[in-house]
Amino acid sequence: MNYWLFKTEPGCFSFDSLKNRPGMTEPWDGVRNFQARNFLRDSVSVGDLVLFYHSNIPEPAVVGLAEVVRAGYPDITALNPNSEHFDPKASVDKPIWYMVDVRYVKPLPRIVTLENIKQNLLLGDMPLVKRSRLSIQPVTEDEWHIILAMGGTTIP
DNA sequence: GCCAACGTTGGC
DNA sequence: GCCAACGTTGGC
Repeated sequence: MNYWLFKTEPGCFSFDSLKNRPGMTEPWDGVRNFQARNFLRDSVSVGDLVLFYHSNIPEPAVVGLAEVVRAGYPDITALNPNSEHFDPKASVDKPIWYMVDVRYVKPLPRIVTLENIKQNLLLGDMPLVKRSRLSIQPVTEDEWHIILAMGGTTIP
């Protein structure tokens, strides 16, 4: 069982829009970064839990929890010339890019802002704090529990 | 909208 | 394989 932080821009796909979907892929198709791809392809597993993070807004924050329901599989948007995520180097045999499916779990009673996270010395090793632009990040078990507590809950 | 960080590309 | 140029991300 692993913990992750997935970033999305609410303008692209918000946590609220996840609510009524049994499974979905939209926020994280189009991941075109090799480090994030490696996590999606090799490490993200069914049952893993996800911190859903909204970026590129006035108050970036972890807003809710999600669960992985399908492990990495080829991101077919890379094969579609009409997709903005088209990659001419990708093929059916060598898809290059991967995505996963997640389901809605619950919102945090209180959102945990990037500022909150930066102020907590116990969270100083998170890629988020180190100004990484990585969109799929591993989260340690300690970090997971701390952020849930900051968000006003203890269990997913 | 600016711009720093940083990943990717491509010429050599 | 180096590294400058370029593009993208994302906080502010």
